[in-house]
Amino acid sequence: MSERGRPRTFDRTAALRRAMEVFWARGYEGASMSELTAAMGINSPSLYAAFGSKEALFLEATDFYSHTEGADIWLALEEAPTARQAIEQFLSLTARAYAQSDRPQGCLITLGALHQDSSRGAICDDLRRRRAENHTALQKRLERGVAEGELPADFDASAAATFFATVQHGMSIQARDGASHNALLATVAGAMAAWRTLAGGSAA
Amino acid sequence: MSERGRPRTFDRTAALRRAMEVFWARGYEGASMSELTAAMGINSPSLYAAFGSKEALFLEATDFYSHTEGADIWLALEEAPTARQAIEQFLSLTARAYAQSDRPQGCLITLGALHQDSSRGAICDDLRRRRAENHTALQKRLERGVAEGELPADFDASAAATFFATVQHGMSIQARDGASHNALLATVAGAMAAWRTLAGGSAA
DNA sequence: TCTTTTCTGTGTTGATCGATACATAATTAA
DNA sequence: TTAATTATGTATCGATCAACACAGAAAAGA
Repeated sequence: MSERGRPRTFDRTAALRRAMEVFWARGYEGASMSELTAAMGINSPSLYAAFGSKEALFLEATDFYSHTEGADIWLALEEAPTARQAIEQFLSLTARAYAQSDRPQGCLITLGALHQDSSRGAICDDLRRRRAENHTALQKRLERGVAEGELPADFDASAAATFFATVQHGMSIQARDGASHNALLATVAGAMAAWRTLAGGSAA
Repeated sequence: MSERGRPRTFDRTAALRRAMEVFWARGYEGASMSELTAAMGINSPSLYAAFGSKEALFLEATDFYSHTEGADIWLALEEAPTARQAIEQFLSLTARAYAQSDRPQGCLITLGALHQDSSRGAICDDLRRRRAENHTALQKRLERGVAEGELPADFDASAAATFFATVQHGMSIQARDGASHNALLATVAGAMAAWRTLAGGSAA
């Protein structure tokens, strides 16, 4: 218990959540420190004392995002009984999450920092790493489907994971354009329409 | 011929192309005026005299992009003999264009300005309008397939257009993550795997 | 109580943002 | 030649950026 000194007067986790929402709506470079401090309800020295820098705050915010907003989607992927249901749940939950009107549309990991820059290299690299982890999770789940006999032995789990991950990325932009939940489900239906062909045998 | 006054010493179209490349790589807000003027080989007063403002320059650059980089993809969509070939060409040409190593990866229209802001409303709206036009072009081509008997009468051209447009959007992010041409073609194959199911009858 | 430690609010830092003022150069029209 | 017009280069504008100096306030340990 290192409770020496004057105690913090704000809730660090609540402030982090506010920061996450600002980054989510504006992106890394679009979120100014003044907007962040205003949303977090603190002054900038408090922010720097608690989080270090804008970059460190963003990295912590994306981690928080992964453990809160993104958790159920990836949990469903693991827990669904079949690979097909896993992908369908994964995409359906994505559609629901991306269209919620009480928060920014689309995904922070996908949209947070797309444009590389000498001063933003670490940010881009971190998000890219998280997206790569997502691809790996999809691939592993599909490979489990092969191992369990649900999918044929020559099923290309990596290519299929790439496809479904790309669909999810596209849904972020679709959601940013104001797509409704139903419109996103149309994309999910399209992606799942590929399942029969992909799972049927060797890829065309 | 209004050739009064001192003539311009730089090629306006060449400078516009350079500006397009900077916006393409950095996004609207990530492209600074100093980077733009450096790439265009002119000083900032010349830029403002020739293009008006950063915002006007961006709008002109995206229009230039549509008429150059994006032209062949949408031309192929119209000219392919069947709707299926049209979509396949559309996606395959997208895969080729997005992975070219001698220019920024992905699409300027898709990635140029995703985060709304009070000061960037016109930019976002313009790109959103262009993306909506793309969706319309896909839908029209699919509806032609219905009219020509290639696709069933109950084919949902709007939903299918949404799906294929979303896949293309996702490919922009995939390309930004460094995906190879072959990796993008895996996504194309996935999307085309949905064709048989979508074209087969009523959507599931 | 007194020292140490940590947090908070005010005010400000140098750098960079997008955008111009101004004087000069280069061209056409008269 | 002269006046009118437009482009160029230098040097900056006020605003905003991320980040911090500093003094006072609030807690713990002695």
